[in-house]
Amino acid sequence: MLQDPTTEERIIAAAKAVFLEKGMAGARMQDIADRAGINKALLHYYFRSKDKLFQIIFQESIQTFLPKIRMLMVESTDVDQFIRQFVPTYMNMLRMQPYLATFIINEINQHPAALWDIMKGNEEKPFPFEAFSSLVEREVASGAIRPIDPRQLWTHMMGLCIFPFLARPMLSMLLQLDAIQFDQFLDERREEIIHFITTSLQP
Amino acid sequence: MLQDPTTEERIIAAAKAVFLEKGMAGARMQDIADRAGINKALLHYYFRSKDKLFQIIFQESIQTFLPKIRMLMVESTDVDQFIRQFVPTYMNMLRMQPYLATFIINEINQHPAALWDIMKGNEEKPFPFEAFSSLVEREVASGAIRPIDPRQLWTHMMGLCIFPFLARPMLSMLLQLDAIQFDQFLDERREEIIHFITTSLQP
DNA sequence: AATTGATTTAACCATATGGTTAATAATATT
DNA sequence: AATATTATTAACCATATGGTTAAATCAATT
Repeated sequence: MLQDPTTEERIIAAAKAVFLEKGMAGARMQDIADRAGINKALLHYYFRSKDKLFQIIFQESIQTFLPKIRMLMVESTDVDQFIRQFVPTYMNMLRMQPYLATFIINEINQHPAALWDIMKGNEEKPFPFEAFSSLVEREVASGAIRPIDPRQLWTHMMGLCIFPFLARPMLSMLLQLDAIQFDQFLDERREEIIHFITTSLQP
Repeated sequence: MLQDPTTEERIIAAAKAVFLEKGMAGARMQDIADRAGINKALLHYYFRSKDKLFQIIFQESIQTFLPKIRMLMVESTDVDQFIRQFVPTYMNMLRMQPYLATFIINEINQHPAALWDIMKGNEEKPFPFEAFSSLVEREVASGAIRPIDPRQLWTHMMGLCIFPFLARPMLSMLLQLDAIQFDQFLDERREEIIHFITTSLQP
């Protein structure tokens, strides 16, 4: 079905794996080369430097989720619907790329400018928070939900969804969950979060 | 008032600053030495290796917050009280050491065994989750709060409190908050989280 | 003052790591 | 088939980095 991946594709895949797992500081070009089954020189032949390669992976990683959030923000017509779409979409994505959240957050912490570059690179606003914000404010005004700062609500949602992925090893130790149990914990968590948020928003 | 710090103390302080900010992989022994105002050789004279020094900082960091959680878990008599104590205690601590959460979570992700070592090193259970667990279950049974999995509730609390510190640069960019505004956001967040959780727990 | 032991430093060392070069193999072009 | 272009490699190079050594300085002890 799928073509054999080109060398460039193999490098990107390898780089993604290594960078996401180890971060910029911990990643080694030799590791990436090994994983791609090539020579280190060839790695530099395709991507001039570690930094260049990193930029690409970082950008791609952010593009994995920002567009989805953007779409939900722009297209949602009410808060309840937004939550019911956001939570499972987001958690399923993180489920498939468990290192994604940790990677992005860490690298933004180390080089805050990197995110800014991406944001301004795009033509349309990649993160139209105002859409979400006015949605919430409208429903607060109409009495559909209790008064709440949209920024706080947004942070609630992000935190509830992302945290278990960021802190997975810690949580699975503290709660004494093996891999299977933890996956089940995450499964149950989707509904629990939706219930948790919507309940708390009742006026 | 305070004695001049000893060389050893200066090293520990410097190491804490550098490790917390850059992580094990990103930290440089030379940086630590510079920050402590000493020679790199002296650094190794006091603490044999980077690894040894790291262990100490890591352990100390965990001891910053685990005992507090432990105390709250053991001493709390009802869920509402626990929440009202936990949230501000925890957030104030993170406020004073903004890199703490990121550091601990990252290093546990990179070397999960490290936490385990600390846990078994202690005599009494450093994290008596059962105390919290049975507290919640009791109140669920008595109808004081709605049915909820204690592990989920615990993860809610952690996530809501910690996430803004983990993702601070990202959030302050997305929400367009400068340093002062972000601090105020955190201030408001304490009450908001307590309200958010207690509301959602109403039966 | 002389001696001893702890503290501190300058100068090194070995290895890891990002990156380069020059030659070779493979592929496309004429 | 000959030639040019692209892809790939082995062998290097320069620097960064964790760590060591031997000498010097300082502080206590006799």
